[in-house]
Amino acid sequence: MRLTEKGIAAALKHHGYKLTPQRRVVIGAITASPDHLTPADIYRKVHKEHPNIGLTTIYRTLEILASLELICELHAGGSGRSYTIGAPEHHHHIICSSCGAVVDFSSYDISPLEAKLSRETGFEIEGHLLEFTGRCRRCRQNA
Amino acid sequence: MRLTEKGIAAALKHHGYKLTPQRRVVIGAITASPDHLTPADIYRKVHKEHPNIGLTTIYRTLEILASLELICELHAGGSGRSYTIGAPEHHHHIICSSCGAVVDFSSYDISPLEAKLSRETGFEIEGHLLEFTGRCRRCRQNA
DNA sequence: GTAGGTGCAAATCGTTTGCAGTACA
DNA sequence: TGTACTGCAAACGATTTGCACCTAC
Repeated sequence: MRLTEKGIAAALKHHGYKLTPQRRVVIGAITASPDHLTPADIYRKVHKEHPNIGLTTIYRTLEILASLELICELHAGGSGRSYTIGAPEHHHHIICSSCGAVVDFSSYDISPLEAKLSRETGFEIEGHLLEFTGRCRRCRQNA
Repeated sequence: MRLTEKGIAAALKHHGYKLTPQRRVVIGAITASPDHLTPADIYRKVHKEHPNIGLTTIYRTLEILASLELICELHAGGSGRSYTIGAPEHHHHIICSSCGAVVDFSSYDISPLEAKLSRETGFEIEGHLLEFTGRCRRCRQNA
C-alpha cells in the first residue's frame, strides 16, 4: 500500500501545514512516479505545467514531507539526495552504479543487529542507513 | 592492527605515487587521529604547522588514499564526507547525532544478505553502505 | 486579518578544475 | 630531466537564506 496524493495532503493539513497549489503539485509529482526523484527532477517535471513554481519551494516542501516521514530520502553514495513516496514499512535500497536505477527491498529486519550494537556500544540507536550498490540485471546483460 | 604512517607511505610509493612533504603531512594527520576527519578538519589541523598547504592538495591526496583503500570514507547521512585510517577488515559506523562521535564496528557479516539480494533482484552487488545514527553513551548521560 | 508560504536573487558550502610554477624520482 | 604534484583562483552544482509579496485558512 503506497501513500496516495490525497493521503499525504490530509497528513499535511493534520500537522498544521497549509495545502497550497504548489505543494499539491509537488506531492502529485512524487506520487505519480515510481522512481526516486531528486529535487531537480521534480522541478523539471512540474516546471512544464507550472512554470512559476520555484526550486526553493520544492526543497521546502520535500523537507516538510521528509520530516513527517511521508516520503523517504535516499543518499546515493555521492552527492545529491533523492526522494520517493514513503512505504509504510521501512525499506532499503539497491542502486545501480551504471544506470542509476533504484530497487527497494524490505525483506530484512535490522532490529536484532540494532539491539546487539546498542548493548555493545552504549548507543541509543535512532536510525540507520543501509544501501547497496551494484549493477542491475539489464546493465549486466548490456555489458 | 591499524595502518601506520610509514605503511601508508610505502603503499603510496609502491603504487607509483610520489611521496611529497604535503602527502606526508596529510597522512600524518589522519594516522594521528582516532576520529573521522573531514577534508576541512584535516586542512585546519595541518594549516597551523604548514600554512602553505592547500585544501586542493588535501582533496587530491584523500582521493588517492581512498582509491588504494588505505583510508576509509564515511558518508554521514547529510552532506560532507569524512575519512579515517582504514581498518584491514571491512567495518561499519555508528554516528552520534548529538556530538558527532563515530564508533566503528566490524562484528557483522553482511555477505549472506548480499547473496540473497543478488538472487532476488538480479543485481551484481558491488558494495554497500551500512551506518547507524543514535546518541552515544556520554550524550545520553548528559541529557 | 494574519501567520504561514512563495519566488526571486544572492549567499553559502563543499568540491572540482585550469593553469602556471615547482619538485620528487 | 621530465612527469607528476602543488597551489591559487575561479568555476561549479546543490542547497540555503533574506526579503518583499501573496494567499490559504
